[in-house]
Amino acid sequence: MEMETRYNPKIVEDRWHAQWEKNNDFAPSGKGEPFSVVIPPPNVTGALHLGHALNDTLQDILVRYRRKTGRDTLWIPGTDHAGIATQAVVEKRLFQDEHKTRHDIGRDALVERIWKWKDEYEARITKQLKSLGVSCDWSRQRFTLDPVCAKAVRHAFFNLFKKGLIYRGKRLVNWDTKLQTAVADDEIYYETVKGHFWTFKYPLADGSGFIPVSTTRPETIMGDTALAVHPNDERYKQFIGKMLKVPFVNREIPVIADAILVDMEFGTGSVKVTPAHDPNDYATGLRHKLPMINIMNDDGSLNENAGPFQGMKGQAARDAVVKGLEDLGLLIKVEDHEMQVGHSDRSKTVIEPYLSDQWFVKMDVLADNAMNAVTSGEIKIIPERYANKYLDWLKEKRDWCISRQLWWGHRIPIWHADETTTEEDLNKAFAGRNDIYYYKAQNGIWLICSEEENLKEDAVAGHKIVQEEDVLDTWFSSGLWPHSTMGWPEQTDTLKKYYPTSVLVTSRDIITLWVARMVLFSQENMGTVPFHTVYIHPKILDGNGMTMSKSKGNGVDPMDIEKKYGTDALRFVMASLCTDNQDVRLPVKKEKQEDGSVINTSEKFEIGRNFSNKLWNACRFLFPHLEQAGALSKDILPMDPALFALEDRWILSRLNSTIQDATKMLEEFHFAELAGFLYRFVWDDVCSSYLEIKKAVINSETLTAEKKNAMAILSHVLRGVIDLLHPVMPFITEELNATLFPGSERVINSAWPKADTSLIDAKIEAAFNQAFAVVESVRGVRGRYNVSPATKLKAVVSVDDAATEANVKDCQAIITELGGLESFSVAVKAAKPKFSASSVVPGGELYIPLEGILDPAAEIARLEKEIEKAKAFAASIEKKLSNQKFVNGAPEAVVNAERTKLATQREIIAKDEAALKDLR
RNA sequence: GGACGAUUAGCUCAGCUGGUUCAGAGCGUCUGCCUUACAAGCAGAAUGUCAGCGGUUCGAAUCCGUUAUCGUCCACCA
Repeated sequence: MEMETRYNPKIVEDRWHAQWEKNNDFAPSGKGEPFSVVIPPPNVTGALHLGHALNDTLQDILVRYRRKTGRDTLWIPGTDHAGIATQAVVEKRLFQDEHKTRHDIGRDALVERIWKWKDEYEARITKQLKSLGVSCDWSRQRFTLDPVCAKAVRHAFFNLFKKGLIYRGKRLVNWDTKLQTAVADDEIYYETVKGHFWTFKYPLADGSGFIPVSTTRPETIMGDTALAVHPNDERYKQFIGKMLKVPFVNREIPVIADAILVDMEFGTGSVKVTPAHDPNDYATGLRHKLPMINIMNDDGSLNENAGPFQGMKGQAARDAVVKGLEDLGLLIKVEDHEMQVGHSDRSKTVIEPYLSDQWFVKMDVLADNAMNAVTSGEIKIIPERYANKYLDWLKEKRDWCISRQLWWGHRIPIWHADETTTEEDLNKAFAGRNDIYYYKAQNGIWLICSEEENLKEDAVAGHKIVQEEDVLDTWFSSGLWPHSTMGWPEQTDTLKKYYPTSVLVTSRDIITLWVARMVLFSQENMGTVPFHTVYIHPKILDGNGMTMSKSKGNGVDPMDIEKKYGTDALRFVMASLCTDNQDVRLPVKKEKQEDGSVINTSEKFEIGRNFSNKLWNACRFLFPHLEQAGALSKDILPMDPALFALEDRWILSRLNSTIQDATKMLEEFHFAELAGFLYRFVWDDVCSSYLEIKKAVINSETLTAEKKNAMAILSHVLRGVIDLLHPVMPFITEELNATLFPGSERVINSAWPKADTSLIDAKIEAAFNQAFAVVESVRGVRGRYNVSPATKLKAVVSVDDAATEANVKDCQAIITELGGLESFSVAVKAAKPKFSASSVVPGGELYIPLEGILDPAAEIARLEKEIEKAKAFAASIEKKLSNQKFVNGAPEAVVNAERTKLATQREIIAKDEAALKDLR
């Protein structure tokens, strides 16, 4: 068998996708302590982007790691119906393709179309996730709108309703006049809009004068129910309590005093109060028990309360009102004014504050509990700083508006009885039903909440009941995700075993919207928190610090990267980007593909590809030698410690340190450091150092005892590397394992390595590093004189004492092999050969004869430069040491370290000066 | 306006409890190599007022204050 000269991800990935699936490796083993994770469900709005790739790679790293440590691992996948976002996309498509609105085709037809969209995108998302190699248990895939989740939603709603934690009320909401639904605060973005500031006269009802008032929204005048002034404002004090007449509609409204709403210094110091169309005015209305007059229809046009302006909309209405004020002689002035205007994220239209009937969840107690979970430490948020965000948001305890006037979502399980329905009717109809609960609303109408999905219109004899049209906010169902995915409210085996989940991995922008909701719902429904650890990972931005998005055209498709660099490469780079930072920049560039298409990619991913290839080639190099040694087997070739050379002990020390480090980094969610440790171990320690040192031994044609032992050591090291790297790079590790150790257990299931700390030896690592310093000096000479690596050099090391001589002799193989030497000698105070280049090394000096090549002038220049540098360094240390405060104040070890440093610099100076003398 | 974060090599980022990991890594640049695993590679080299200012300290990239710039979130602008 021959291994290919380059790692070919495509073939390998296909093979292992199939193998894992065939062997059902992603399902829980049923053995060991449970470890469970629920995926943050991607929206079915569109395809996955790089942020998802990061999120899911990190989860998979954790899941694969835990699986290998013997935990009974379950990762539940799924997608989110993403109410408004998805409906908006489909409506937009409908309009583009057929010039129809949802009202043209009706609720059922629209919902049907959205399901089609969902099926398409869910399939695409699933394909992307699988392609990424994430080890979710696909047999348990959920969708927030599927029957299992729907049942959980109805049950949760029912319980909250019964407890009085859900209520219906008139509230000012953010109204999207295009989509004709309430939207959440976080679905709004603000844009600076150039507008005007109109000042006009508000006439007193008794005709005795007027009060000047300014507004940016004159069209709301007809909804005014008061005019507010500051109680301490001398200009207006006299008017407080008097009545004003609203222009156009001739209603009388009072002048009220309100210190909260009014800033005396601003504008005219008076504010018209329109409680039904402005949040601050709304609050003022509540404080003063003012009437709230809605002057708007669902589509944003003015209604019958707007008098002569009924039917007008937006700018036209505004212009007409201004014109009207002018005609009445009430307009005083118009100024330009810039303001921040809320726009709907989904429809891009201006948001209208709008008074309407909505459903709410009472937050006070729920929020308290959710805060306690974090303040008590029951839930740990990593990095810690994000806990503040969570707590600050919950602290406000704002009731949660859960109704949306959409068609795509969980329909609110409430039925409205007709006016003539009585309690007796309901008692009779629902006798003995504990899945039905009803109560009488303020308006005298009975509201029936049912866990049963399809309550019939005639369920109450002689009356008609009608289901609520509204659907629930998306976050209502995603808030149930950790337990709904496990089958709650049924007490399933899954729920009993795998709930609560072990860790939640998500990004910071949904800490409040999602994480907080899951916590409070879980506490309410399950009596416990949904997870004990929340890990917040950074957000990926492009090279200019902009968030990636389709509209900006700077998004990177994970599948493009997988195709170009390999999935393991993508995953490795995702992990190495994942520092403690809140944002990570990824410079993006456009690249034309062979088929003519243009993709967004990034050079950053080359690191991952190159790393895969490096590992691949190291194994390819060793393959025939392992075969010769009989190590190509699931059975372990035993090592003989009696034959260990320094480099053997060194690589085993490094391996075990790396096991220790990698394990720690995984436990602490330090993914970038994990990737760094593994990269350096494989590339620097194994490939650049160990393999190069052992090259002569490895390449020997006969299987010497030394070679056999090296193969035993290397197969041990490679097994370690394969296991350690598997969570990050699952495909290549499985492939290498199957190639090098045929018949052995798949890496996905093999045990996570345990560090043998007795093999970690700082002394050996120090000795090795000293040898390496000599090697670097030899290479430095080579570089200076452009001596080809093919040219073998002679080297002489002169050491200061016998002890150093012994140490250097121990490292002879290392120095000879890595330095590319044909001969090497070491002696105390060895003589410098003629025409030698020299280098100071720890404890001595290195001489390399270069007759015919040596350029004395260049050597002199180099030495002078080195001396100068050493002198400057020495001077700074001397200064430090002559400072009595430092010598007395600093710990002795620090002072001694400085003295050693000084001695080293002085030695370098002395040796270089001697070498200089020799050359002149 | 409030909260949080960032500012270190041309780029992307490490640098945790002040002192040998203290000024680092990868990419890029420059020099030389098709050395029998890897040119997706190997060996060298260059590159920094650690954003500015002030303070604490024997000693500051690191701690404190402050200024500037950038980012994110929250609140708000009649």
